[in-house]
Amino acid sequence: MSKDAPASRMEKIVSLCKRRGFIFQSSEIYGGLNGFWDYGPLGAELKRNLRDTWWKAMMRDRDDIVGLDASIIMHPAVWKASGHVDTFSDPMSTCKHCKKLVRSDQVWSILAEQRWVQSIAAIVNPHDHSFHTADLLKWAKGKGKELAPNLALVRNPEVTLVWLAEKAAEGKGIGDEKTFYQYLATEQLAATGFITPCPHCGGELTEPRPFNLMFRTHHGPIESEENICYLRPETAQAIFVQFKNVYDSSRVRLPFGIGQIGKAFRNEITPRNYIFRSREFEQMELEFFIKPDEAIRLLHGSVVGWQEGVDLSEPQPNWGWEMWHRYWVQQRTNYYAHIGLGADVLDYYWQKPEELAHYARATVDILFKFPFGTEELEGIAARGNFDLTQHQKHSGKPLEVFDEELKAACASLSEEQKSTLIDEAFEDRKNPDTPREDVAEYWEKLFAGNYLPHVIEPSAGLDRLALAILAQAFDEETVTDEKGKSETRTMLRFHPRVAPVKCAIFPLLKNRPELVAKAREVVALLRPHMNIFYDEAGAIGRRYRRQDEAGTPFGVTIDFDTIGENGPEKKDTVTLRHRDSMQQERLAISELKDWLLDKIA
RNA sequence: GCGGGUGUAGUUCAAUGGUAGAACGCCAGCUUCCCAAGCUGGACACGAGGGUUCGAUUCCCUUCACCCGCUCCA
Repeated sequence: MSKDAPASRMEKIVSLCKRRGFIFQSSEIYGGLNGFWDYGPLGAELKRNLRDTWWKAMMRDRDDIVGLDASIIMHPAVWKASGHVDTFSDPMSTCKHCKKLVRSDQVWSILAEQRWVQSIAAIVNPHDHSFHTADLLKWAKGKGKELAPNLALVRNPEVTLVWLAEKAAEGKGIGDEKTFYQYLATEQLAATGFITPCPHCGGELTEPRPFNLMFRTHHGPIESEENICYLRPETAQAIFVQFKNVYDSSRVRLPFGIGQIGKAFRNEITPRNYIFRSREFEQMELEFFIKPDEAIRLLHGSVVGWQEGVDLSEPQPNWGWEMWHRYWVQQRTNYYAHIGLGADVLDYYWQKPEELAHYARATVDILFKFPFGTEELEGIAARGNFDLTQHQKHSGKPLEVFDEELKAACASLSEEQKSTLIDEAFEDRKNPDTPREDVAEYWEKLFAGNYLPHVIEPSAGLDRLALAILAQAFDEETVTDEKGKSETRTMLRFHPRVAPVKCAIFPLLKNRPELVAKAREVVALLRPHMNIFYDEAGAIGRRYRRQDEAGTPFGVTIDFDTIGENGPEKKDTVTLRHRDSMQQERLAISELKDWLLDKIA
């Protein structure tokens, strides 16, 4: 934080959040704890409102999604099956030359993407480019790449070349840089004794050190290797693990979703940007299970895929995964608009095919324009049946659903037709190593009505959403009074739906018992229906401004008109003051409740 | 984890090798007929630990937290 520069927007937000009791540092009196935050009274209300809007939009307003509230600590095997035990312990190296931190498992893909030409030259021969490089240059030229010799830090260039040649002869990876380099990244490479160069400068890297992103603990009082368990790094896995129980107990049928809101924990290397990336955070995740496209085709003869301009408002039985994926992007966009995050503050990032995680078919990030940059608010991934497949395999428990309709639809297929379908599927297989028996087995199950659902996963961060709402709501304006004195009015322009306090009630003066009594009556009238705040301290203007900072959208003032002192016609009416415009209007007390409820519904 | 920067009331800032001031905010009372008015009174700070020193908020070391970069991504 610079002392000279004026406070940035972000600094102002942080300061306001502390001043008004939205967000505090965890354990602050002990100096705080990196990566952990507490929500104060207003923050707790805000977060609760956000949580409720999600739950309502996803569960209550629909009949095809059910809820789950799973434990944070689960069987450690869950995290082996999901891949987290492996992928969440990223070995990292630091470059001794440029000091940059590099994920060891990503070095080679970074090399491939950014510097592959130079790197490959470095691998082949650091000292003598004349012999091996010539072959390599030729080889590369055949692939349309001009190689240039560069820095090298390799012990056994000869082996590399042989190995490269061997891979090349097998046809593996050729013509596809990424695949090729993924081969390079395997243990085989390590076995040949190469030193991996820094992908940024070619310098020497330190030994990889493990960075385990999962919080570890033990179940049971005795700490041993046998009872290690983890705090969940995401809520999603519980949904997959409990998929069958939910399916068998809730009378839900595909397509349907299971939603969950809950805490997750990650030992982030560097928690940053206030509550944007913390070590303990709350997720709102939906797993929406759909029939695989193959089943759709068997049932409906064809699969509807996405194309520009198609109507996504009403789900159709013959939608393929692509349509469902787009559908959820739209649903989630509608949700954000509903709580005040419109198109002007959101952005989308469609991950490129080469960026996708191994399990994902497509991923869209919904981004918000935070003061510190445009960053992810929610990821919507089409995960195929990866997760259920993994859990079925690791647990040994069948997680398939039985689709009676599909079985019936397939009953009329002749053996010949079935065989043709299998042949086609075999031709289309993604992995060339898949044997025909596996394809046939899958399809035979399909014909019998059994399959693993595929899934679309909209996964949002609640804390991030709270920060986005705060950042979007934060506003300052210059107000000039009658005497020409101008000052800054700071406010949070929350949508009434998410505002922590919906309405503040003020007696115009606190030394007039009639005003105070009437104000308390109005409080009693409204309190059962919404979160309200009563304030009688100080001048009325001050009280308005206080509520501006708390983001309270409406203020109600009980004045002398209200108590009938200025004649009967205005009796039992109040001043209703709008936070955003500072405009006032006159409203009867009897109308107040419904007027407010309408605004926050 | 590495590199750079920063730590004084709630906030924004002062000052000082002899234990700290202000403004705004906050609390109480008075006052006040609609936008941080006024009067009176009040509470609240040197991030933590160690060292040097007669004496440390000030100098040194360590640590913690925050900000920026590497990294990560709900």
